[in-house]
Amino acid sequence: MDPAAIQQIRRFNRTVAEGIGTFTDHFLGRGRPYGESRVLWEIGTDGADIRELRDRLGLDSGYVSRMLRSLERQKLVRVRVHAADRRVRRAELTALGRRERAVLDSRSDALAARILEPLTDKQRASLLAAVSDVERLLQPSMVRFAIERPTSADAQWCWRQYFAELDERFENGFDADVALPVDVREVTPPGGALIVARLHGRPIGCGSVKTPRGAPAYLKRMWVAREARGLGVGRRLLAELEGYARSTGAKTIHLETNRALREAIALYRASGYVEVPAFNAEPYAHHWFEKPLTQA
Amino acid sequence: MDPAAIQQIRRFNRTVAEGIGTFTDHFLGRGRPYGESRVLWEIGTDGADIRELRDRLGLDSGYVSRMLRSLERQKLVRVRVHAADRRVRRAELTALGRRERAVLDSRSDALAARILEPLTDKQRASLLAAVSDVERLLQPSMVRFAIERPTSADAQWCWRQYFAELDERFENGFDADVALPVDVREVTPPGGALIVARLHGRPIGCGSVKTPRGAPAYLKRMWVAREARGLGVGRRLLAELEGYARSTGAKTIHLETNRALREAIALYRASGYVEVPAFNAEPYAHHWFEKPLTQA
DNA sequence: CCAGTTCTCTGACTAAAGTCAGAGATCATG
DNA sequence: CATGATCTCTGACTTTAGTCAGAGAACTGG
Repeated sequence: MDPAAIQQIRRFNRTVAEGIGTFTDHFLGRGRPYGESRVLWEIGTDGADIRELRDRLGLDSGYVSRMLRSLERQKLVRVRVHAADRRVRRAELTALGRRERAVLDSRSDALAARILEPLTDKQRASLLAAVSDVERLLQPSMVRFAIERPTSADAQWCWRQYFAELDERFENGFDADVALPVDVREVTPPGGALIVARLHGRPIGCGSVKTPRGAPAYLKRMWVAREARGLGVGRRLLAELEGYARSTGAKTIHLETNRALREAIALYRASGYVEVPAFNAEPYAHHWFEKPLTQA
Repeated sequence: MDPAAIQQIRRFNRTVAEGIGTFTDHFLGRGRPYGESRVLWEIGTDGADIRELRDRLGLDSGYVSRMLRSLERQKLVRVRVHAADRRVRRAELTALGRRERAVLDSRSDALAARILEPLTDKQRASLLAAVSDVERLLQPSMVRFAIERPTSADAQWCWRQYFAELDERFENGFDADVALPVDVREVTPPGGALIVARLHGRPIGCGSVKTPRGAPAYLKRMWVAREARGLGVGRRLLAELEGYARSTGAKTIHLETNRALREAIALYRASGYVEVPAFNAEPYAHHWFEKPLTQA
């Protein structure tokens, strides 16, 4: 890759890290550990389930629990049991907590304002345009792929989105009960895997692969959210799934698909899949594809 | 300020912070505390004085000392006394340290490459253009002003730059021994102040003000580095100096200047200074200005 | 209804990061 | 050449951040 381009990106990283540093200091500067501020912020005005907090902040369960106790002692937060599931607890801000959060909010505003303040109107407009370009073009590099349990809430959500889209796009609709079933065990290691693509922590796509021993790997239910298309997520998701299949020793991967899914078919062809005769009786399928998995 | 603009900048901050976070993790992931990595990095291939490290990293003297001991134990760093001043110590990388630093370097490169990698050539070009716009337009907000001792190395450097520029621009050159002298005490609180403007830690301008009790404040030796002009540094430096003078109770501020310094004169006029009769015998001056300091 | 899972919490740790108060060597200056 | 300032270092701390194991309550699916 072009070394000058890399240097420029590195300079940008450094510059922005410096700016962000002052943001962090700012956020901090409330006589409260940064961790607690983050939790306070993340709870939001509507409250949040504790498991959600843990997840979004990527923190240990015991650690979050302790921070919540501390915030409770400061009368900023109230924790109560979840109405529907009494194992789960929900954190909510007290009136005082809400005020504290508003202070953090206005500090973020103040920092942003400090960036804009010394600029002329014209410069401001250029900055906003450039900033939105950078954000858009940074997105592809911020997509993360990870194997997840197919029973997780997000994986289930992806599958629902996927089914809804098939139902909309197939000429005669789609009913998951009619299609060949996918057993949870078949897409959980070592039987296979389900990979979720995320942007800023939110799922934007998923795909799964079954890896039966001594048989071709079998790609299932690949989906990319509409708003995330054009970022190359599909291509990379496919590569991740193939990589997993390859790691289990699979020599070939195959899949079936419906003729309505034109972009998917184009992606498969571009990725080296070739059409083969039907290898199963999936009622919704019109095309069957196969690709050899060369060991890297 | 436009709330939408502020929200956009905040979103940008958040997005980039997420990216920077992965950078930090990357940097870290060497079985070594982040602090030590930073020190290792900052020493650089040419070595660095310890006081310089402390300064650039903003760390406690004891803390840095301990980290250096640890890096010495790991045979990455060698500390020896400074040739010219035996109080000062200089840290240098060993061959092993240099190799370690090269690893950090290549990790930074890899991160930058990961940002560029999923983009098409056209997108890459747009990103680089946008990134350079953002950097340029972020600069004004990253300038920091601070009162410093006029005896500090950076303050002295600024004065030398200033004198050199005057010598170049005045029709008959400039000799600091001929001009009215500035005593160190007169521009050190409480007698006055010297303010240094910095960008990324490097000095890019300075200015000073004498604040004799019961007399007008007196602005001296204001200078902005050529490469930092057009960022509004002069205007802000002037405002900082006036602010200091105001804080000491001064009711008026005055200054003299040479006709060759056209931008400076324009700045003074734009900032509310009006020309007055000569109030001293500065041999290099052609204009004398004065401005009332209204209490904010 | 029971076995396994999920969720939160507590106790007992560790490591990293940073602060503070001197001590001792060295230098600059009147 | 005494005085004060500068620089680095050590010892003695504290706080923050985070990990790990396991207990107990609540839920879920067969």
